[in-house]
Amino acid sequence: MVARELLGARLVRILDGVRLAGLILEVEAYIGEEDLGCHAKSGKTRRNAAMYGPPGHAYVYFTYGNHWMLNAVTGREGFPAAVLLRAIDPLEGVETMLQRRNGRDTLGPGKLTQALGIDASLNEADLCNQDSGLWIEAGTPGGDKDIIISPRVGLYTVPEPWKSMPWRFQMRRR
DNA sequence: AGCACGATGCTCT
DNA sequence: GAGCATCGTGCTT
Repeated sequence: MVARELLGARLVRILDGVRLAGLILEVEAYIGEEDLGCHAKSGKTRRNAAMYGPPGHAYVYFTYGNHWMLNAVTGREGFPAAVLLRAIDPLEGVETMLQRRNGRDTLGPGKLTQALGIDASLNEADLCNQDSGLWIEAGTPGGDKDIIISPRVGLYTVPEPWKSMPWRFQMRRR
């Protein structure tokens, strides 16, 4: 599954000419209109349109009045599927990220977007192209043994079996 | 046009 | 550990 491969990869962001990067530690998979936890559950809308686009691009959306979420689109064009990036371990530009986070950590989907300065302007950005200012580089292949698998977080009103699908993947921090 | 609520984070107890 | 901030989106009238 693509989600696992993203664990250990390096998320890179150029913000105001400064290179920021973090090791991807935690992700969640959202797959198709069948998946009632997925934003595409009721078809294509203006918000989730990016998920229907070509894979390798970003799907960025806003929630809870003040948080941006970053996803990597993984499904073939026309099939809505994405991986939510939930946590990173700062590697480059650590000071800048700390400052943007007010000294707090980057372990959380809304936290990492704040640290990296990610918002709607990066929706549909090409994550395989550095020109976008946001991309993903291959990381060190992590051993499968250190990966924690569990149900996705925050799906309070989502019916089973989707609510309990073990599509959350975490890597132990070094 | 109105309304309920969310793939969360922060603060205070 | 519980409560609230805060607003865009999608669904209902």
